[in-house]
Amino acid sequence: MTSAAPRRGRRPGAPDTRAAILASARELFAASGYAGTSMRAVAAAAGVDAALVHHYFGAKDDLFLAALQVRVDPRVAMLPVIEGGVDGAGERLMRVFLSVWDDEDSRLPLLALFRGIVEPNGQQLVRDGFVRMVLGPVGAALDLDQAERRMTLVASQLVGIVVLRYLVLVEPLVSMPADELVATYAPTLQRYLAGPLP
Amino acid sequence: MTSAAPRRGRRPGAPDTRAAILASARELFAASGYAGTSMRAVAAAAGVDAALVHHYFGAKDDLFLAALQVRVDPRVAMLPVIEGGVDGAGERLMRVFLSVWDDEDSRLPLLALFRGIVEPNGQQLVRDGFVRMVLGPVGAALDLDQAERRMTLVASQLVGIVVLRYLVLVEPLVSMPADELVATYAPTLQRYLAGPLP
DNA sequence: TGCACAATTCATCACATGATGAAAAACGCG
DNA sequence: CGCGTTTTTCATCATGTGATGAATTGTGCA
Repeated sequence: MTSAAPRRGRRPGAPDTRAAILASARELFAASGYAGTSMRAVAAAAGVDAALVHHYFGAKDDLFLAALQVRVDPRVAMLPVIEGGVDGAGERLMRVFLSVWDDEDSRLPLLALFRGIVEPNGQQLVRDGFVRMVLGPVGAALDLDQAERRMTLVASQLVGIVVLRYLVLVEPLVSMPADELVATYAPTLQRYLAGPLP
Repeated sequence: MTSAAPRRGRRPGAPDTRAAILASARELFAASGYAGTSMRAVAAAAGVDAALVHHYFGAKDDLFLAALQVRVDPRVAMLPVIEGGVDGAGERLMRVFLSVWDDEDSRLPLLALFRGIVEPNGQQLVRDGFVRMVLGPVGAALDLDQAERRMTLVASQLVGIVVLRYLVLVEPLVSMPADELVATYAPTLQRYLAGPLP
């Protein structure tokens, strides 16, 4: 009988192996972070030899960057928040936030990004990146006083929700429907955006 | 001339090497998490051979557990929060929270713990531990309706502050004095504790 | 002084990881 | 069919890791 060992060389059919690898990478980076995800684990999850991952994506950093690519442009997503003016901005911001994070296509890259931020050696990415890139423009467009400070307060609430609801999966936060979350958190965000500051 | 190589064997004097190792471990675990901290790095930071770390603390898990030990008993620390009743509980909770996290002796173990939670393979620790162990009793003692839900909301705000102020070090949150933080966040906490829920 | 014991270091193992280069297999085009 | 190209795997290297056991040196007690 012929050998039962896995045959080498090109696999038949036309499987989009590159996409499969990228999907596995997204899942693993989102679940275990950069350091906690090995190239071999990604390859195994995609049912593929480890060298193939390098072949398609190069070094581990490149794969991580590729896994981070998300089709959401913050400036576009934030438009509805900005357009309505300050009134009700907290509620609209909460709605956009939830719609992005509850969509699995964007959640995985965002989780991977967040893990990259919380892990060592990635901190400057959010410190100067996240707040300034996505929340900063909102604050400026809404023409707030002390925009940076107010946006940091907003971030402090949203980041907490990310950790509990999407990262650590704490009940009852995971099961709360979007409307309830909006009703709960919109007043907080609104106060940070436009309320009095000490 | 005699050899300049470091002499082996016991070092003179009576340096508390064990404490030095533990201190280095606390710092590194707090800064880089469990997986991101190697036994060799701890040893190097303490100016000691790697085997000595094993000699004193055994396996890496044991060292991590030792680094997590903190002298703050949640039930004791939370007493002043509970005693005053619901009125002003948000402000008192915020004060206790800041006093614990602004104290370096407790911050390092807490940061290490938090990193252990956010890292993979440690999630059940906070999922059933933190909320139930430190915030749960507060909710019960304050005799709130829907205590679990309210305490999770409180946690979602506090966790966000931990990430931004103590982990990622985002300005202007790092530089804000405690009084200003209390004035800013106490109303939010108070609303989560005793305000209307949707 | 001598001796047991603790503190410290060295040498090493087994293993996982990131990475590279070459070989093999399937496909497509002429 | 034959040949080049792409896809896939194998074999391998250098490195860092956690861990262990033996060897060495200092301290304190009898």
